[in-house]
Amino acid sequence: MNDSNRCYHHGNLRDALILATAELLEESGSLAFSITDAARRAGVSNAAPYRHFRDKEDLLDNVRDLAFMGLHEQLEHTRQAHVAKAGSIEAVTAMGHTYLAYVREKQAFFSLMWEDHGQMDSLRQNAEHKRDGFRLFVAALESFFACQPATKGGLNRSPSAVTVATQLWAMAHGLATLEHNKMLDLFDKNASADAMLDASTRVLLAGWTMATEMGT
Amino acid sequence: MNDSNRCYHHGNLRDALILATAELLEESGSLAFSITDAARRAGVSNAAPYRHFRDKEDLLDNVRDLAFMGLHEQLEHTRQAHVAKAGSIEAVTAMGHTYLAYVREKQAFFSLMWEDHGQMDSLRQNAEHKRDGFRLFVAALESFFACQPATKGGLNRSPSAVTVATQLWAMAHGLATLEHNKMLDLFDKNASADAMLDASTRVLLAGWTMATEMGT
DNA sequence: TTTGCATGTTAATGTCGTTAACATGGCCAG
DNA sequence: CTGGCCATGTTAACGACATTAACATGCAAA
Repeated sequence: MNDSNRCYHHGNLRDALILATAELLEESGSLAFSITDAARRAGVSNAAPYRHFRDKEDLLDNVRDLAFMGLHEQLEHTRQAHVAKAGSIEAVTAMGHTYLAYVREKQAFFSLMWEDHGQMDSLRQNAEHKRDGFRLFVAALESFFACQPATKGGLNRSPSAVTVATQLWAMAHGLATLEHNKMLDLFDKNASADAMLDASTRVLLAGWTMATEMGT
Repeated sequence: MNDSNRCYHHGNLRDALILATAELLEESGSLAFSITDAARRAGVSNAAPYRHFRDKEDLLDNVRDLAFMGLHEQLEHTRQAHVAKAGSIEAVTAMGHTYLAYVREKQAFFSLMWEDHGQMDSLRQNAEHKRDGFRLFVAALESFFACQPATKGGLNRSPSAVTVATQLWAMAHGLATLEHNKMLDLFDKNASADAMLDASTRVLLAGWTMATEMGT
């Protein structure tokens, strides 16, 4: 009843539809897809999806969850790969590079994650998974700040890890967006999102720790 | 033939459709719109738009142009408002704040500008207008660097204005995106995109001029 | 075994993008 | 002035799709 799946009842149609949709999005490279196509790919009729999803947006919400979970997974890999040098600048920049790599590899996911969800109903649905990826950024920054030597100024006046994590996430996302829209090389043919992320991250971190030291 | 417009021939349907679409987008706050609606609002039949636009995407491309032109206009206002203190940090941060204000006021335009354009045909179409807004960012940074006192290190080793402008644009866009998706206050209820933009811009500019001085 | 409920199927409806065939009327050639 | 050309609009029709209703199937519990 759980593994064989060629009879009248599919067995695991819900997941199959989510997967099929994810594949369709990635293959077409855009958000254009039809429930009909997803159903066809899953081997069922066009009305079957409505037994598992309220409507198209509901299905897309679940694919979006998948996208955010995939991002979280990649970030978690990166985090674990840097436990040895947790707190180093490299451990921080690596998270940003992972973000860039992920949205480069999963372009349709990138569009889906930040697309205009018609209504904001889905926000609560996806919030948990969005938070998860973000949390790893924050953790990386907390480690970094914790490992900074408590220099002259008081470290308690440093900006919160959340603040800096938000800024780095924003920078990574912004660079990814510019690259995705082929706007990165409008004025500089050699512009590289990774190089800019690396440079700006170092400046931001250096700037913040310095501001802490100088009390500004 | 040019100003009266209530007979069989509309007189200026093309612009009317672009405007009608822009209104529909802003009113619904999302990208969901139908050519039928736009035509109805312009007072013509559903097939009339096809005399002026190849298809729906073509019409959207023109609205996108409008959106980017609007952004450019706002940035130009800001630039002119700061000619007196061109080169100051305020003149730079003001550009970022203008970006944030614009996408806050025109949420549907924001979605439209960065939406996943099905095919990339439109890229060349919109590239010019995208470049225009960007150019003002670059100009602000060029002024800033030009006004920095040529301190110890060689100013010629400073990052190009294009590079820093790109990073600031990315930061502004990233923060706008997080705010748009209500993710800014996931971990910090008092988080403010403007405050973060202001802080990070100062750090980035200070960091770059300092890096120049120290030769790193 | 029987029956209920989850899960699928087919058929039908309405919206919409798009095209084809036809209509109108401003403008230019005579 | 006048007749016809061509840009611009209109109506009608087609096909793709989202969505729903009515019906079918088969696993699982009684």
